[in-house]
This record gives sequence, structure tokens and C-alpha cells, in this order.
Amino acid sequence: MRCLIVEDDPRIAGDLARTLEASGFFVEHAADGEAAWFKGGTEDYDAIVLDLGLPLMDGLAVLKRWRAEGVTIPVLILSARGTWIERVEGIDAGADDYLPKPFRMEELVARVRALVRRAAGRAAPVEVAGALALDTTRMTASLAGRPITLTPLEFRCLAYLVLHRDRPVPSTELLEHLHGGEDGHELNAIEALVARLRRKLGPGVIETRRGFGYQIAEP
Amino acid sequence: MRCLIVEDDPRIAGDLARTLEASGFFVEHAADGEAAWFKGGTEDYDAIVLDLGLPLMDGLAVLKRWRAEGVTIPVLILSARGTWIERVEGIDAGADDYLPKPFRMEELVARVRALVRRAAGRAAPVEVAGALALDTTRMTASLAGRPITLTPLEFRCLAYLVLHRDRPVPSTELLEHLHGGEDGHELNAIEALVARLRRKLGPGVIETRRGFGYQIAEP
DNA sequence: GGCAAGCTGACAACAAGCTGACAGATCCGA
DNA sequence: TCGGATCTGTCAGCTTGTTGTCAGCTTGCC
Repeated sequence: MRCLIVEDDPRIAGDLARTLEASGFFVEHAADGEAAWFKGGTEDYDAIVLDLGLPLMDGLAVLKRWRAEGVTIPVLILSARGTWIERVEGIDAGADDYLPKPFRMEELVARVRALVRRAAGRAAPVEVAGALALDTTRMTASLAGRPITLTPLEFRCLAYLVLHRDRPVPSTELLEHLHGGEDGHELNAIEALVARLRRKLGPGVIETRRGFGYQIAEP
Repeated sequence: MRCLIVEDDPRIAGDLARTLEASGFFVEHAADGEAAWFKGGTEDYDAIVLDLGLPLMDGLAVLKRWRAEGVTIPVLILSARGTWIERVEGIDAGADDYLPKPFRMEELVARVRALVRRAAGRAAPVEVAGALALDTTRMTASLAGRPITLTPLEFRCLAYLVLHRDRPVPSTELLEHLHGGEDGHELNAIEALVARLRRKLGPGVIETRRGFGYQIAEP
């Protein structure tokens, strides 16, 4: 968990850092707008706590610039001026939450935690098992960074195996999952499907545990 | 123009829907907070009319959750309790406008229209995907700098594909988006539409990912 | 060695998607 | 109101990718 604190007052910054560190964050600090903009754009944080009154570049300007550049790290705005107009401006500029000063430290920690949780839920749903990566939004698969073209059924089959990679999946279960319980399908269809997947993925990715089922190989 | 109505009273919801439909909106409806949250987060509306007193999740909570998740669709709050405190709370939560009950239908329509106009003016009007550029306020398209004449439906279809260019869009979803969920339309209409678009755009712009959907080609 | 589980290449059936033609609907100017 | 132009949905026939089945094969286990 990495968190960036953007705050020019060294005393407040120190307080914030200590509190967040006590809650398990690795904290970094930027004291002015320029430094903040640079760090937020180049490093990968889980959350940013942003004060608005900053030297060199105003907090809102920094935020807008990040958002324009595609930085999606969740940002919590801190501000002494707690009017609702400013709140709306902050949200408008792309902030994820807003906390008016003065505030209790516990509340700050709770909000930053909530922000991180929410962002994790929103992230691109990519499942990874060793060198194998499945992106269920883009419907793409890759092996060791190399893209693999899969048909819909192949994709669903592989996704199911990756999701249950901690145990062998019987072919009867795959049949049930892929065809929604309709019968009239032979088990051999699954065998053929797995064979086609293996041809695309190469050996050593889908293992057969004879008598138990198929399983994605451990990294 | 798609509009989501969030209202638990079926009579009021029906009134609202009829009025907005008469003004040219495709209207969808959610009767509780959970459903509203889901629809607003996953579908692409031009405006949302949100009642505050809702089952399962309160209207304000839904709104806050949307804003926290980055949903920027303009929201008009409806409420029986018209105190200014509540108004501020609504704006604070990220609402774009506030209309106390009772209200005249004409006023509602006017405000929703204003909302949509404002949002259109504020949003980045030009969407770019590779050589393809769409100006959503002027409703013009160009490919490699050369202007392309599109019909209204073609434009909406292309805009939707460009907006979701990071993933394949199933033709069922296009059908739903373009016709606001009314059925009685055949999937083949989408195929014909895409064929017409391809004839204008040339090959290699709209790709078919068989079994997954259509997708704008990566640059 | 024998048996069952599992593999695989070939093939055929099927479904997804494409396209040109046509016709109903709508809009617009005269 | 009429006529023409444009837009858009439907249909039929076609192409192509996907997937189930079959038959014969290999592999592991008792």
C-alpha cells in the first residue's frame, strides 16, 4: 500500500505521514505542486492525499492535470475552505473524496482505506496465473506477454480453469458450466475443447490430473 | 438521448417516463437504489432523474457512490423535502440540479434539457480513436482528417463503439443502446448498420471479434 | 497385459455474421 | 398535399468460423 501525501505545511505533513504509516501505508511526501505532479504521474500509488493550497501549482490544477493525463489513482482532497462550492469544484476536477479541515485522523484513515478498496473493485478485471493472463473486459488472453486468440468457448473454459486454479476441475463440471446443465452433450466435447486450447497455449499450461480433472499448472 | 428515471412510486415513474419520452428521450427505469446504482454504473445515459426516498439504498447514497466511482452523468435530484439543507446535501453529493416536489412537468423537461446541454458543453467534445475523430457536439466525424458524412444512427453507433473502444461490444448491447431497450428489432439491423458504416469508413476500422462483438481497431 | 481415461485429427453441422435488394417511414421543399 | 430524397429495418442467400462427434490412438494404472 503506497500513499502520496501532498502538503506544504511540514507539521501537518508529518502528522499525516505518521498516522498513515501506523495504519500500514508506505508514505511518500511532496511539498509543492510541481513535485506532486511529477511523483503522481511517474510513480504508482494506491491513493493520494492532496492539500489544495500549495506553492508553485495549485492542488486543483495538479489534479486536473493528472486526470487529463490519464492518472486514475484515487485522490482525497484536504482543504481548509470547506464550502460546498469548492467541494463541487474538487469533485468536478476528478477528486474521489473530499475532507474539510479540521478533521480527526481516524476519519482520514477510514476514508483513504475506503478509497483504496473502491479503486481495487473498479480495476480492470485481469486474472493472472503464472505467465497466463486473462482480461475479462477486453476478452483477451496472453501468455508470457504474447497475445493469444481464443474463441468464446475456449475463453470461458480457460477463465473457469484459471478461476479455480487451486484445484482440479472435472470435465463433467466444465461441461455443466459451459453448457448450463443442458444435456445432450458428450464429455468428449470437453476433451476436444481442451485439446484445442492446448494447441494454442502450448504444453505445460493445462495439466491433466487423471481421474480428478484439469488444472492450470503452478508457476 | 437516454435518460434513467430512478423512482419507486410506479405512478410517478410512469408520468415522468411518458413526459420525457414525448420530449424525445429514450427512458429507462429503476425502482430501487441497488438497481439504480447498477444501471447508472454500467450503462451510458445522458441524464439521470433521481428521487431521494428509495428502497434498498437511499438516493443520496447512490449518487455518492456513483461519483466516487467516476460516473459523471449529470443528475437531477427530485425530492419532496425541499429544504435548503437538503439541497446543499444533494449538491454536495454530486448532483447537478435539484427540483423540489411538487413541480410542473414542463419545468422538469426544461431542467433535464439544460443539464444535457451543459454536460455536452463541458465534456470533451472530440473523441479520438486512431485516425478516427468524432465531434459529439457538432455531430461530425472524420477519418485521417477527411470528413465523413454519417446518418444520426450511424453516428450514435460509431460513438458508442469509440466510447467503449477498450472492449468488444456485442451486437445485442448495440441494439439495446441504440433503441433504448425496446424490442421488436432484429439483430440483423445492427449487422446492416455496421455494414453501412464500414462502407463509409473503409476496412480495418470496425473489427468483428466473432462471438464477442464489434471493436474499433487499435491504432 | 488389459482396461479405462484421456488425446487427437478429420469432418460435418451449425451458428454468426455479411451483403445486396427492397420497402416502409420520415422529412423536406414546392 | 404531393413528390422526391433519405434513412433504416427486414429478408434471403451466402461465407466463414466455431464446435460437437466419431473413430482410432496413446497413456497410466492395477
